[in-house]
Amino acid sequence: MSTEFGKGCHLHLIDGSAFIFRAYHALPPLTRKSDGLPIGAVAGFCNMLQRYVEGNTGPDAPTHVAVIFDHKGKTFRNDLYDLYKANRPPTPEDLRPQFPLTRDATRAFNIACKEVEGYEADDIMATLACQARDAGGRCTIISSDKDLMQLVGGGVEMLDAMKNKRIDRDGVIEKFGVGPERVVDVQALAGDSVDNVPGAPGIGIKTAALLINEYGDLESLLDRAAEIKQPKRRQTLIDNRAQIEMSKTLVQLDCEMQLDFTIGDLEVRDPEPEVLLGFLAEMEFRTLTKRMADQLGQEPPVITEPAAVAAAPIEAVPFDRDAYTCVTSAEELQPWIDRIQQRGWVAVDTETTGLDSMVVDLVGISLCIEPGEACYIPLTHRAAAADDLFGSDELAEGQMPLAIALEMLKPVLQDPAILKIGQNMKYDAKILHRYGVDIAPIDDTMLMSYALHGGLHNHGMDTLSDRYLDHTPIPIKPLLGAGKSAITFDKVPISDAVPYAAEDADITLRLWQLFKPKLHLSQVTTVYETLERPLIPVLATMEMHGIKVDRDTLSRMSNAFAQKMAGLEDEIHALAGRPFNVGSPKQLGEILFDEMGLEGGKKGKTGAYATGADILEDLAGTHDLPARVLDWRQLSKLKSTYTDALQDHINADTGRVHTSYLQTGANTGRMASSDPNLQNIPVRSEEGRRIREAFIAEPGNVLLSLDYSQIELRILAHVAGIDTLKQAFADGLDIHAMTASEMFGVSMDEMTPDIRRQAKAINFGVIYGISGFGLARNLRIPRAEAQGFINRYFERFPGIRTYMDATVEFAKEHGYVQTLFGRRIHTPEIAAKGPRAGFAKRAAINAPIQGTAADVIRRAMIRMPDAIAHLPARMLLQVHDELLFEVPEAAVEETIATAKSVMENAADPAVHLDVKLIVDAGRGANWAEAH
DNA sequence: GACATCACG
DNA sequence: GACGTACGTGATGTCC
Repeated sequence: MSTEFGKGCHLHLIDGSAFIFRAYHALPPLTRKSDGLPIGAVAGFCNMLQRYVEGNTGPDAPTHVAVIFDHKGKTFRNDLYDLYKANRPPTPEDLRPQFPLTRDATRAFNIACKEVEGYEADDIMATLACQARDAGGRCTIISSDKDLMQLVGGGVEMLDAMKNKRIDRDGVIEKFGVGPERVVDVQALAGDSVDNVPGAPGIGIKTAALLINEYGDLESLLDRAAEIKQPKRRQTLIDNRAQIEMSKTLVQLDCEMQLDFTIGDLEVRDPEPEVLLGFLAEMEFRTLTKRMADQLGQEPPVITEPAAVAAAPIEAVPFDRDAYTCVTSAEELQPWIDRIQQRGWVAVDTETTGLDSMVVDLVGISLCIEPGEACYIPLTHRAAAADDLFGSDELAEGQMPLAIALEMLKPVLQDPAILKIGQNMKYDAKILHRYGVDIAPIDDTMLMSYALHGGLHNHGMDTLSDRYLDHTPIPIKPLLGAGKSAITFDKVPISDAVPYAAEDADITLRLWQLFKPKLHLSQVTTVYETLERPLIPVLATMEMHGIKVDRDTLSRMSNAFAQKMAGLEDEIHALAGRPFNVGSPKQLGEILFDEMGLEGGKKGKTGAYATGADILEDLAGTHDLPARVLDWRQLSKLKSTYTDALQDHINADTGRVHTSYLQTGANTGRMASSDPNLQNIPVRSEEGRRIREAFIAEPGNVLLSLDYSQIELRILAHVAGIDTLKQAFADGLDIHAMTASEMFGVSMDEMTPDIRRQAKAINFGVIYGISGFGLARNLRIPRAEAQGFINRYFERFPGIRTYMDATVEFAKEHGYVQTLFGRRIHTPEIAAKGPRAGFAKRAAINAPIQGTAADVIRRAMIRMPDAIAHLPARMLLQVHDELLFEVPEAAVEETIATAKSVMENAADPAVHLDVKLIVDAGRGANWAEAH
């Protein structure tokens, strides 16, 4: 949303850095109780914002507001004078981690938050103040920094928030002895010891004002310096002319910065109570949370008291498999429960009869409270049978009844004051849910590692234990066996199960102790707490709902495909002159290139002929056989992967298919779906799309598909700051046609589908880290021509080049890139030599775009359950930029409106995108119709 | 278990 | 100047 700024409007600019430093020095070094994160400055900052917001009433209230921060690192003034601000004391160590939190705080108050690399906050405020004045509006700069006084006048004033004193033209004259327009002249002469601006030695503000008033301005003074009567003063000005002129450029603020936003974007917005209170509670500001809740008329969220601080250092306790306890009775379990309640947290792991959490049975539970102290509670292990062929239905000796164990553990597992720690908690949560336990609150070491180490390695327990605990866990293979003779965990003897299961909980607890403090050191606490952890229950619910799949439809299709394939196979064999396995690329290659002598060489390290679709398509013009093979392959894929395999995934109890989402599946922040993968159900080909007819809604319901339109290109337009693209999206243009029009000089009316198609390929190529070769292959055009397209694209949209170069540079410097929401994707290969460098570069360019899009839909998914709680709608699937719902017909319209709004506003308030997100909706009795 | 292929965003 | 290249996934069948 953005409104025009003009007459009658009033812009407030808050000097964020001044707020931070004042807050930091005004308060004792407070730390967050739960983890020791320093938060004193953030607390003071929030208090100041709260008081500011509270006092914003009456005729003087702002219509627009922003908090302006200094961007970290050097500014253009350092290029002018390398000693600029060189004698500033270094930033205190405990203040550093608080800088990003003050940005978070600002956004939590729903106030615009701006900073620009290479510039100081003062320049941004100067530019905005000038813009506000030129537009005929008012501007109040909330700061007492004298460097800003040059801006006063013509509707611009300053406000010293501490003294609640307005500074107008008279105030400036009082301070500098000259009007605002001559302040820089005085500063250039007087210098500034704080900012290390040299000025003229021996001349202070008083003398400077005297001189400027006498000679009119600095230039005249310097030109006529010889006329000065006092000899010392005269000599100083003559000797130091260059230094004085340089000082003026240092203190002169830049009123003409190019900003990627307008004042209109800074419109005052009310805080969203949920977001603001959530942030304050996360910071554990008890008093402020309450005060703010009162002010907003909301119930304050509960901030749990953290339990006593963690125990022995991790290295101090060696792993000891013999030290683990087997809990066999209620009497033995009770002391563990007592200790968990004292401690306030526990690592939990469940053992089950398999991997399909919708089907398998609970076999046992392990717990760990302190490193090295873990227990396993066997519950449904089977007794070894005499013949040992089929096992026994009898429970093994030495186990407490499942019902009793659950009855005792349930209060602990559901206790809001006890944190349950797990590795891949979604799995355990789903299992426990089937036994009537809704586990919460939780932490998940797998997701912590994903937030910390995304891109470096996978996040399975074995990997993490090896890497971070220097300990190889007991392998499961020897216990279960492999292949046909594999057994399920309930058949494992309890004596073998105890060390294995208890060790998993032990490892999980140790990883948690290690990762928890690392989260905020790496500044990914927010990612973990707002993008990862809250998604667990959302995904668990979606997976448990599943989607209805009609077996008969699939079965009919399968038969039809089989028939067609048989026909094609005969044709292919006839064309080849002999029968062969059409499904074997090796045999096909030999037929095509050796026996039939078609053009096209060997490829790949294995020496086999490449027979991919692109190659066969090229050959299809010369011969019928490759064309038939392409048809056959398409059918074969559809039949084996979809119509056949999908049927095996229909749950016998629910009649639905329950996929499993792997939250840590993709390095970019995307999720992966497996068993079955429901993120790659065919849609591009007409025949393939019919598979989706088998995905249906329950009677009386419809499937609802909501998908983001061009989300990655929109994000690219935002992050690379491409005004033409932003405008095109704002105008609702066909973005590929617009690109074509810009690049090829074709007007939109003269657009042909082919030109548009080429532009579309380029747009996608850009997102992927374009190369001439890649584009040439994709468009099947000469490489030089493709390179020409790319060059023209970069000429037309120079910001894209800049973005790409800057991203790669960032990756080289930091070893990671990040999304707009702070997710870090590590790029360990970025320094590699040879072709691997190319891969790493393109991945680094793509990751922030793909990752930001992934973060956006995650935020939407996390908010969705509450948003649609009043509706009979259920969220079923996520396909990267699409959410699929099942909803009774009567509630369709309201569900569309609600869910669409959640999705379109998902970036707010954490990130304000310059480009609106648009969501398209479709509905139908099945997925083919809905999409 | 590696490889090739192909389904999706 | 040459290198090989679109980004991110999962499932299937062949072949060793």
